[in-house]
Amino acid sequence: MPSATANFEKLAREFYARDTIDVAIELLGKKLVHQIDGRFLVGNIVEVEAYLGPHDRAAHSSKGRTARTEVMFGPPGHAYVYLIYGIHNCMNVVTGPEGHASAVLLRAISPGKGVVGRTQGPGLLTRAMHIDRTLNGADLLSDTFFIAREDPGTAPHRVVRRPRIGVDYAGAWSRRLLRFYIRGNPYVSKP
DNA sequence: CTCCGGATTCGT
DNA sequence: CGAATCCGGAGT
Repeated sequence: MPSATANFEKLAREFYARDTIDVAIELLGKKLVHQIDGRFLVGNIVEVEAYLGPHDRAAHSSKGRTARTEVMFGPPGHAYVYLIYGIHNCMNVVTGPEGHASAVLLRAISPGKGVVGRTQGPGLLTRAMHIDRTLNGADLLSDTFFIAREDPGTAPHRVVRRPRIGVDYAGAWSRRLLRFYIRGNPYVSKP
């Protein structure tokens, strides 16, 4: 049974400690919540990508266990936040059993409570949610940064599967259908 | 130490 | 299509 924080039904550790593709698909529709300066920012997850572990050539953990990738090798339910192109932050959720080094990249949200600005893309998502590298390694079972269940009665959605974006260097792995998004949602980055 | 390129975004 | 802008990881 999930714990409640300010009416949010926070996802439990066990949710994250499962098969990465299952977690990725089930994250669609969930609420990303960040409490900052006493105010809640909420975004509804509409697009994600799965990174399956060191054998996945597109995953950062395929470079081995380094200072940067350490969080990916840690326990599930923690945030892996890194800087890309010197400008943008990207947020992942660590999945699977500890040491599996798999994660789900959050690529887009639809804006909810308190969220201002564009959110369709991993860098735009983190900016709108005020997520940066100070949150790298943060436990998503905290009371200020977590993911929660969708509201009861939320309409069901269809899931679209596509190749991941921006990983052409990964050979055959770049063609795997590991990007998932909610069909027809206007906040998906590249429909 | 230097060098290269990136799970992106924006402006031309 | 190229610039922005910084740092991790690899090579010398």
